[in-house]
Amino acid sequence: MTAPRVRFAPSPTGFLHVGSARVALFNWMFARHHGGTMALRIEDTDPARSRDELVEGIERTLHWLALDWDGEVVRQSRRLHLYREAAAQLSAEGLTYWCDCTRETVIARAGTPTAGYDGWCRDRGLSLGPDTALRLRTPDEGETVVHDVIRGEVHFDHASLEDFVLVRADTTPTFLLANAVDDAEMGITHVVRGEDLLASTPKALLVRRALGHLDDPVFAHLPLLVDEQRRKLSKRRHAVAVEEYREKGYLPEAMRNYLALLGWAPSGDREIVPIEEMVAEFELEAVNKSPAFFDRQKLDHINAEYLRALPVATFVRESLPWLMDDAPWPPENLDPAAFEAVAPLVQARVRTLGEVPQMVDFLFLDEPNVEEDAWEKGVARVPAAAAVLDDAIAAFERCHWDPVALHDATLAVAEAHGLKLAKAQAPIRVAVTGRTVGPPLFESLNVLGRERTLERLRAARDRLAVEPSSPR
RNA sequence: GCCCCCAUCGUCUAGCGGCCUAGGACACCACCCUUUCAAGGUGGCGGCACGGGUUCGAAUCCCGUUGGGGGCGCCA
Repeated sequence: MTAPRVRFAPSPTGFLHVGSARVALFNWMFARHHGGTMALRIEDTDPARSRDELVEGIERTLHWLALDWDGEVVRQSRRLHLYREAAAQLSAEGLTYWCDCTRETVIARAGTPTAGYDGWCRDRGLSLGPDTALRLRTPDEGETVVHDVIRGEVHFDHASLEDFVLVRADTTPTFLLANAVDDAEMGITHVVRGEDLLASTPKALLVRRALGHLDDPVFAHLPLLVDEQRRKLSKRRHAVAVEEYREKGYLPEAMRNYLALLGWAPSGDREIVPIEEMVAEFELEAVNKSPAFFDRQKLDHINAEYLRALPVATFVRESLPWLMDDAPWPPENLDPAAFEAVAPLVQARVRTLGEVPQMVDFLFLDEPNVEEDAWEKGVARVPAAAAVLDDAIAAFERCHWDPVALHDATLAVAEAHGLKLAKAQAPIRVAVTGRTVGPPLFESLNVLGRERTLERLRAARDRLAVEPSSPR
């Protein structure tokens, strides 16, 4: 195959949709695999969508995912003259006609809002006017065949294609015109996009051929990403902005890896695979036909795997933003050295970087944020809690301050009360960290320090004196 | 209403006529490990939508049924 040229062509909506990100990824992997190029084209022919800030979000997110493109970003809003020329050519050849039907009159005639245009103005001989749109006169007979490497040959009877609009009454081109013109003009060899565009493909082909481009590109319509109800992922109903996942602490490598698994699979029983290996193996022919559910739990799992694979120093560096911005403690309380000390323990326990603060908040909060459920479960309902706390305070006042000594001291307290170590550490953990779960206790206490630990144990003891244990 | 696509465990997938007693992963359950929670280990649960063909042989090929989805805009 000669070097293929593909394009990722999103319409600007303000952010990059996970579905779009996957389309970009598949285009990118295909181009890189074959030593081809990928263009980034912004489909902003609709004036309402051609604002710069809507485009910046897309570029930023692609950069974050490390999906690079070749050449300058192509903006359809800057190429309107090309579409105007194309429309003029088609019009001059008598392949189009002007139409002044409104959406309302079309619906009124059809009796349903989704029956397609009925060709009302085909032979009315209208000319360009303030309220006229230009429509393509589609063939009445024959068919258009779309060659799709994923789906095979898809046939569309021309009789079922309505005369669609190429140029709006406000003189701006529609997607169907601009898309066909650009794919031809930019030398696109492979069109890789979502399956929702399959039905519009014969229309694009009709425009393209009418313009004199008789070499069809190869198509590949990727299966859609769907929700648990198996409906197409939508902006309205779901968290679909890639940026949102970034903010929650997902790594770009993990997101990219997960997205690649939706509709495709690397060889062997492998799922966590470096991007270079994916690129080396990727083939459009191997992409699945059926829709894929975007599964947050699986994404979480893959993200956790990537997080654990990070060198500790990298994990620390990546975690910092989550510890500094919007953290629940005063900024000046953050002690990087303290975090570094527990980082390896935290790293093995989080699925996203967004979960890091809650794992270490006890180190930086002036007083632990004691969750009520945790107090109930770990202290209030434990009959020996008061005694355990008293003994722990006594033991911690004098023992060596290191994890092993703390472990031994706590074990001695547990045994004195006939408790397992796990049971005895519960009241201590809740008193000191406010939670029933978290990093290993003795390492946590070690980093927290003797004074603060004792302070918190005494505070819990005082509270217990006022609210005695009440086992149920 | 019309056009089109799809169909392997709950989910993502492997499978491209015999290697399938259908493999892996997530989720779930149990046990082990254990300093809570994770991680890790072991095991378990669970699937070729249905009906016809074709073939010595079908998850794999063909047809139909059913089910699900997408599209039919002067959005893209």
